Amino acid sequence: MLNKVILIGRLTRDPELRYTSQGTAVCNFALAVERDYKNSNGERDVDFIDVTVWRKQAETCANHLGKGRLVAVEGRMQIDTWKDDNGTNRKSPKVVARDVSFLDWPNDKQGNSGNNNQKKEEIDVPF
Amino acid sequence: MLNKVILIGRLTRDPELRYTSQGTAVCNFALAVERDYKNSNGERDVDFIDVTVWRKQAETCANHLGKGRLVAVEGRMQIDTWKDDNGTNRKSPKVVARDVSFLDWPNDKQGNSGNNNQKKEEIDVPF
Amino acid sequence: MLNKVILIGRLTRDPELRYTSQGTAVCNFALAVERDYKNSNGERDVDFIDVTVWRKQAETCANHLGKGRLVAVEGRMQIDTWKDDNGTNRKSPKVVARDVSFLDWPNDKQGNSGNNNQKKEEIDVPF
Amino acid sequence: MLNKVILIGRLTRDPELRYTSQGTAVCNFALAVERDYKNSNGERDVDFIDVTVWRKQAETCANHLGKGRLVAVEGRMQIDTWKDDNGTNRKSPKVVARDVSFLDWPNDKQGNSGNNNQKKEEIDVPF
DNA sequence: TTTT
DNA sequence: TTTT
Repeated sequence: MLNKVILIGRLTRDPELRYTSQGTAVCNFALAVERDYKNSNGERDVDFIDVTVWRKQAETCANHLGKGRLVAVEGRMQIDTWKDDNGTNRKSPKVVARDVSFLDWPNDKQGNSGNNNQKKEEIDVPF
Repeated sequence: MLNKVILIGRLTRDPELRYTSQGTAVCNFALAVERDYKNSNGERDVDFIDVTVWRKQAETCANHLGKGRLVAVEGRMQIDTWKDDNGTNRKSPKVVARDVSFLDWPNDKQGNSGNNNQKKEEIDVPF
Repeated sequence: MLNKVILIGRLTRDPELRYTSQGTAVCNFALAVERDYKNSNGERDVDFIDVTVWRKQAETCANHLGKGRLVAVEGRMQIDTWKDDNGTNRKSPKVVARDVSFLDWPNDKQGNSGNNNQKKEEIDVPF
Repeated sequence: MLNKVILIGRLTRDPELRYTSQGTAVCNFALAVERDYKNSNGERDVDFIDVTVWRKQAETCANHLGKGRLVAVEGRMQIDTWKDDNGTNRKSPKVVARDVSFLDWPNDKQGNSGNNNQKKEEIDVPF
């Protein structure tokens, strides 16, 4: 009924852009997310989390992001499961993003990966 | 730098309580989280997500929750990775919970799984 | 760059539905959100938070919600400010909802307030 | 039952540190949070939101943050209400922070405002 | 102004 | 497989 994930981290590599057979854009990248607290070795553990972005935002991410960039991702947690060739159950966890915000961008380019026009009606509403 | 997950769903089975060799309580259960939107077959897809709760909250969950109960979980996404006997990389995703709220509880028992005393100082602060 | 609010609480009264002069539906209600921890009097403090929902979801909320109902709201925090007749600055805080989920609904009606069709393309994507 | 706010924004001024009569540290600052989408004038609206941090994190914020710094805040929405001298009801909304992460910090100082030792037990747990 |  |  609610499945919400918010991550802030850095891209571990350049994003990959692909298209489905129906022509829908999909962008994949992985985020390195440092834990807030140091472990018993005095180091910060890091979670590496795969992220998938669809459609227009996929193209925006592919065009503007690169390895090492700092982003905030809002989305939902999804765990794809399948049986591999050995017949063992495998899990492929990822975050399917609804919004990606660029956090270390020069000021005049600042923004998110969304369509600037799609929420226009809401903004105009005087109520 | 931020890794935040919020889930609302129902337990797929009774929670399991274990203790580490140091005596720390740990409770595991899985949540069924329905998607908001129906798929092309007119059904709601369901995400099944493993949840781990530590210490005092682990015991509270084990004592009060059961299969089918509705809860809200706040925590972080963690993906444990290891090589299995075939030498293939395996992933074990879960949510490590910081708070669990019971949502379908009779009124006089309502609350979360935390220690009711631990935040007392904050509440008393007159500022 | 990110402004995200997630509330779970009960409606303090029936929702009110209005329309802007352009015909856009807007629904207002207030939520009672109990704190997880008891205060020094042994009671749970309650936050009362106004919520605004726009468009199609506004009508769904108005049609299906009522006083006392349990919902989850995802949205953003907005603080409208203005000068009143005495010339003093006044603040009107609220949550502008992006999604409202009904949590205490009979199972066959379960769901959220959104348009079940609008995300169809994403669901069909085979990637 | 759940009241969760996550903000990413920049401090509009230097943080202020105070102490309650019991000696508890409390730090106040305001965040400017840009909306993702431009309004009908082609500008990005900005939400200005007051933030309060308590105890050890208050001192860390006061010591390390300043006007213009980029932070992520996780906390809860709180609306204090009172009657002013004219007898009118006034509202004072803010976010009471549970965690503050510094996002534009040189690498060797990176981290959050929390106590690095307080979660040590969890990290050591071998389970 | 406030919900179970 | 991993970022600063």
